[in-house]
Amino acid sequence: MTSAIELARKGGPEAVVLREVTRRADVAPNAAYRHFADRQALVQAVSEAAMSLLATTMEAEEAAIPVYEDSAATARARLRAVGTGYLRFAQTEPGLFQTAFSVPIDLQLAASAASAGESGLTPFQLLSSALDELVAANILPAERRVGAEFLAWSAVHGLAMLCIAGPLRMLDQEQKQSVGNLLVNMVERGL
Amino acid sequence: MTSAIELARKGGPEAVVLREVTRRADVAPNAAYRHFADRQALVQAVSEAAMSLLATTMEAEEAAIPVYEDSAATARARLRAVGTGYLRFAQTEPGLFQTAFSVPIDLQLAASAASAGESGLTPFQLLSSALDELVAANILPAERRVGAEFLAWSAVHGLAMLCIAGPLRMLDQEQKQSVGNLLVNMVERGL
DNA sequence: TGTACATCAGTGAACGCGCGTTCACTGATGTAC
DNA sequence: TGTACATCAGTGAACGCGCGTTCACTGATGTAC
Repeated sequence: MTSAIELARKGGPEAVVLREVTRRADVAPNAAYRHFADRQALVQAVSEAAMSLLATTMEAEEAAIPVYEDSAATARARLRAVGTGYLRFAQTEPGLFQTAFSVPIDLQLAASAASAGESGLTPFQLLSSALDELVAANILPAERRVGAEFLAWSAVHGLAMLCIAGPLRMLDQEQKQSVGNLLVNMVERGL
Repeated sequence: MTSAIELARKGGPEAVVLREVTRRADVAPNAAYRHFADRQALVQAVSEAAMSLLATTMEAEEAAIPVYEDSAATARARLRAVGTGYLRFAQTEPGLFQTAFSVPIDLQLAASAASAGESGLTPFQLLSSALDELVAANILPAERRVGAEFLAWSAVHGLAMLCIAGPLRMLDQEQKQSVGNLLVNMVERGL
């Protein structure tokens, strides 16, 4: 139901109201039950679609990095791209971003199918593989690899939150981007 | 209204329902309007109270650090305490934590009065002064000081979110604490 | 080629629900003269 | 010392609202024989 995604886009998870969705689709309210068990299932579907878009945005950011001779430089750029893409999506599609995370996420299971980007990887998997490359390039010591997803993810996710609903929401786009850069630097340095 | 805080404690911001609050207080629904302009104002008040409790938890964590001869060690411990206290509050009072951030926060203005801890400082101010000490102790280069609040805050806030509502919510308390430690390490190293 | 039947998206009407909020009013308490 | 008055927390009844969900039903489409 594309009209549900439209609603989530502006307004976040709370805005995806079953009756409103059917209204937009020019359909009786109960027609929704042909496609979704209940409202919860509808929101879940939107959440997965949003996750998939997030993954796509991250992939696009990765695709934009130039080719370095140095594999270390490439690995670094990859990690940065993952973080930057995440932040970009949160900023340009705050409603979808919030909807994506409004529903409990299982790391391995259900998250894989509908939540993947064009490469078939979910946002979490994109981050994971970027970190793996960092280890392969001898930048990240292997003993620091364990749990590193959650550290990097936390930093970037927190900034996204503070920029969307938090005290950083009044910063303009440029300022946000520059804080985003500082943050990615910090992660790169601190991991 | 202490029953509103009770509701927010378990259930978060959405659970602070005006009618339910008055029910708990054994009072007619409209009696609430003697004390708050509308529901929004009620939630705002709870949010500020929660902020204040967060500040208090952070202060308690700071108070628990031993006295080092080395001012550098003290400054480091302070920053760690600020982060750890933040995470501790988020973990032990997730409902209040979410309520605290469910309302737009003005960094300087309204945030100061009702949202402070026993020292009179808000959570943000506690973090700020910890960073100032880090600079004073020559650990943090002054040119990196600007914006550092938001970097540290992001990391810790993001982890709190992932642990409360995100994919890390099924970790047990011990695991969360250990990830928390890793995160604080990363921030300390990366700032 | 025609008939019987299953499938399935959508219909129309109705349900109970709990919410936030408004109205005019009451009754106790403190204060001024 | 007594009376008049303001203040203020709380009352009781009602409002409109929009929600998610259930019910029995319809009508078009495809498929089997």
